Amino acid sequence: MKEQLRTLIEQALDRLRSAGTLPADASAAFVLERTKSREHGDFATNAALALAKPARTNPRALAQALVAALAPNALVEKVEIAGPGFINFFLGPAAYHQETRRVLDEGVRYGCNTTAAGRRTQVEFVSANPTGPLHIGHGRAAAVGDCLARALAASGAEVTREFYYNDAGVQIENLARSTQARAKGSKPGAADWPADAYNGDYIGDVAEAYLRGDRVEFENHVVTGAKNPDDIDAIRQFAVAYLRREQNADLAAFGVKFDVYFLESSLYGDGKVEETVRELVKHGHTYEEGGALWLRTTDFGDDKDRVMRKSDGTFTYFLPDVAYHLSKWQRGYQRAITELGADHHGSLARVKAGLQALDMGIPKDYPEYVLHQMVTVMRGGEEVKISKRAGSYVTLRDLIDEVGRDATRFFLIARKSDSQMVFDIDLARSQSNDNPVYYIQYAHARVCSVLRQLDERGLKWNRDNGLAKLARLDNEHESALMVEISRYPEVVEAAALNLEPHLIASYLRELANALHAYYHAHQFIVDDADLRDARVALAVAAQQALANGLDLLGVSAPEQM
RNA sequence: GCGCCCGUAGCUCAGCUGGAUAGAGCAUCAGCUUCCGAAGCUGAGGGUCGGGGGUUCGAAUCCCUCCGGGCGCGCCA
Repeated sequence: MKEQLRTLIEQALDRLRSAGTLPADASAAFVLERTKSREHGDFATNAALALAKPARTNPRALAQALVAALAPNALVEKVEIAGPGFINFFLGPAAYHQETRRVLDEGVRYGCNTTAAGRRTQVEFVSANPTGPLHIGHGRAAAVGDCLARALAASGAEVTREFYYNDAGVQIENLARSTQARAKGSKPGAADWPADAYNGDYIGDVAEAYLRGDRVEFENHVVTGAKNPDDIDAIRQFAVAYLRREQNADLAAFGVKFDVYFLESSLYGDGKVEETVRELVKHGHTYEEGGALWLRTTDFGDDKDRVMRKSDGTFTYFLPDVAYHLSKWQRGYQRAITELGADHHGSLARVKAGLQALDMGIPKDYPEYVLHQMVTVMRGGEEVKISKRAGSYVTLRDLIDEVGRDATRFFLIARKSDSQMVFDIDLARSQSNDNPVYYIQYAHARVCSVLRQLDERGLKWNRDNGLAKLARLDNEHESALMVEISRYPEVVEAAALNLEPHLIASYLRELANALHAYYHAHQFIVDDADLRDARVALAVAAQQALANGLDLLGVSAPEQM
């Protein structure tokens, strides 16, 4: 709908250019947007305001010329010039009838676009180390990353979801030692308890399972507890397997599936780390100092140079990170989007600097990134402190169990990811009207209910007749709902383009509101068959948009509540 | 100290690639069910968009500065 209008305007601008009203090189960066108020029509553009200067004329005059150059279009009922030179487009009912038909024709595909068509895109998110259960912050990462992936896929991208984890570093040693201490009967606080150990109760569970000889399956691996508390290698393997399995189960329960699990250790195994060092040295952005090998990241905007190989010969985390992102590029992802906590923001600048230093033609904005801010958890009116070492924190599993998958996902996705948010567990779990997810789901279920009613009354909805009789829908609520529905494709596109999945959540609330209001104002199931068919057609279109939008959020669209 | 993010109604948050009277939910108050599900609808009150400058025809939005909060700034990950 919007695209058609935009094309119309572009064509008119071309005419003005060839007529000499506009200079041939006048750039056409103008905005076409939905109006806030219907008094200003359906869409407005600032094209005349934006192009007045290069045209060396005043905006109102240019607006008039532009309007005069517009080709007649069946969808546009009226065009007005307003204020300093806005051009307001009033669409006729036919435009919305066409759109409503499109919704029913396209079904689950309604709202898809091609703005990212054919681009091999990788979204990396969560990427938690296997040293403990996932907490609410990972939940936010999972919700944001997964919704982004869905929105990008709906925009035509070929999306791969990837989870990267460290399976070999210092923290894993720490995990192994913690588990071993537990297996030997020590506990946090005891004299022989390791200083930096993980104190959570789950370590005890891992140790017990190990001593029992439990069999753990995950990602095509099978690991069996060796029972021997002195075998640190076996303990390490088992603990990683155990926690990976738990994390995967939590993510599955959250409705998130990954295509690729990438192990940091593989970067050493296949020589990628060495290759990265070699390339960096070769391109001359490194130097040795104090026995360490440094990368001159300051050449690429970092505020200080970074050590890549420590004087003891081991690598800092920074180098495998670069090697990992290099592998993304080499695996053919034209776009890589990294979703991570804002506390890791600094590492991104380094990774990007590292990629540039490789001098391999990797774009400067590779990878793109989306940051999420911290989540404060409230329970019983008090903040729940998150501390992995202390072992007291709200796990993602707790939330899914207490709050439900749908509400948890919705809450975590509904806020812009780069603002901090408060997650009030009591509020989220309340099955009341405080809870926006139910409001939206209810709107969907409500249409299902109408369809059931139709059936119970022995009335058949004639889809084609309904679409043919859309002209019968002429009240305010009906036109408002048609407008809301027609916005859906624009919202999907904006969410994918700006990497802002929360837009979908806000939109769905507005769509649900339009549906609820309509439902209350008018009876859908009326005796007049034409009117009934038409109203049900509109309701079903709304249902489809709701279902499609909820699907992008990974939230279910129930047929009844 | 430096960098990034944030500061919008009592509370939780949208709006931010500049646009027309600043929005929603909750909370408060007042209404709405002989009727397809009231997990709903309608209405009211509530704002120096943290403060101050600047750019512009136009600023919640861009720039500067100050205040207040968060997170980073290791030969830790």
